[in-house]
Amino acid sequence: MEFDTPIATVDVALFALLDGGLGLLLPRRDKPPYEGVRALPGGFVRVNEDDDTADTARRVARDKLGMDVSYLEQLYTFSGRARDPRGWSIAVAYLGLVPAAHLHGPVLHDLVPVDRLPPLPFDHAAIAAKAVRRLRDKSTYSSLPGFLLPGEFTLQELRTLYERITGEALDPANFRRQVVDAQRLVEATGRRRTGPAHRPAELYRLAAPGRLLLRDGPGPARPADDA
Amino acid sequence: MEFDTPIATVDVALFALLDGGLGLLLPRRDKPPYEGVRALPGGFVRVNEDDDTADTARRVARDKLGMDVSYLEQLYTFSGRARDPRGWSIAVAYLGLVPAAHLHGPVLHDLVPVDRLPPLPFDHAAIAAKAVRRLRDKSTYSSLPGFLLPGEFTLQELRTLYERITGEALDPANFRRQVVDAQRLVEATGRRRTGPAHRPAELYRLAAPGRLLLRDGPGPARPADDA
DNA sequence: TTAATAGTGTCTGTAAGACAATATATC
DNA sequence: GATATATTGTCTTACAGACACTATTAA
Repeated sequence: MEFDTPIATVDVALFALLDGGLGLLLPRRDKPPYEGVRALPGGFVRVNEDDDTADTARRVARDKLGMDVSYLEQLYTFSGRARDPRGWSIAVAYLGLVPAAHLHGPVLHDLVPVDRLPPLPFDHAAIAAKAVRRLRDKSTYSSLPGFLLPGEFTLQELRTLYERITGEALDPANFRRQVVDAQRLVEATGRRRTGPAHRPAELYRLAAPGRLLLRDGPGPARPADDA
Repeated sequence: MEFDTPIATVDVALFALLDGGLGLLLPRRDKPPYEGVRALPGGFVRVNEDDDTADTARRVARDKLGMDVSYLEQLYTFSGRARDPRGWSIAVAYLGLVPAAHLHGPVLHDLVPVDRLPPLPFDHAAIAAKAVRRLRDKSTYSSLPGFLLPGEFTLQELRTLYERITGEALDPANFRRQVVDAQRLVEATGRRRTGPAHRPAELYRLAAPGRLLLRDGPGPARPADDA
């Protein structure tokens, strides 16, 4: 019976900002199959070590990043006979976000712009596509992109980020009202970013982690999508 | 290594209408653990038989219902050391809908009103709660509830159903415009339901299966949430 | 003082919801 | 014709988006 159980793995789509655009972490695999090929970080579930698959995802991400992700949510579960050459497999996929400012050295070379993804092994192209779409969709009605920025940021930085992710321009005035006044997604820190030759901008941080809504999404306002 | 692989199961939350309200299928388990206790239908993934976990879900649903579900989507994946007494387990949960009119005899006795659920084994209470919430949420902006009705229905039947599921009253005039004119979720069959002592209602059917949006939900209009 | 961006005020179009009015079947 | 629901018309209001205007800093 043990013999007939599917392989259980976890794959993580980790995003960070790369030159202002969205980057996906695709390190080269250090083991077969597909050794040396760029792929989503992943690994087997370790039943003696992990409490659940979210735990596996955090472990995998920490191993690759050298730090904890600032946001993690379950994306979708991919399964089937053909997706992994090792046999019938179940891959629970997660979506994670990290502020690029917190990353160091070699990891940065594994960040690939999401609109220039190389061919990927397994069904990682489908997983990556679903992750990008989820992130884009949620960006239109939540403060999710905030997790890609460091702790403090100006509204311009946040707005530009939304624009880069969703691909549509936003009016600075209306953006401010939505994010600060109407939805209270971010709150002023009281400090300001000074330097350039013009009026300095107030610095903001993400408000209570539970607040994610920007526009009205589906159903009542809830924290993340997680169980 | 085989020894250390988690158990892989699929659980299905199957909904059908019960006295106009929402009913969840909870048959009694015919095997240990929890033999004789009401629980979500579920089963092991059969690697020789199922192409993927959606296939497993369809097989499990068909076994219990004696028919195919009219709608199925992946809900969430539950995992961990403690949720199943048999050991570390991964349960891919699915949400399914069936028109009650298509159900026969004994199955109907396993339908339980969702607001009167008994205590459930494993973490099935959490799965059921998430399924109900997903269905309620999607009902506010999609034609999902249509899959709970038979092939043809009046707008009143559909509207009443939305009201029962979401718990809020809807204006018949505005509902019609949304569903028929604006979103084209349903289309007239040309036939009418006659009988009661008043103007007969036109009969409608769900429009192209891909159309699911009612109000603007998150992101662009897409078919179901599935991969 | 100027340049450049931060931030505020105000208008307009769209669409959801409230509600009145009309249509059409059976009895 | 009476009745009850189907269906259409019209108005109001909330709100997102467009855009003009004012504020404030460094050079």
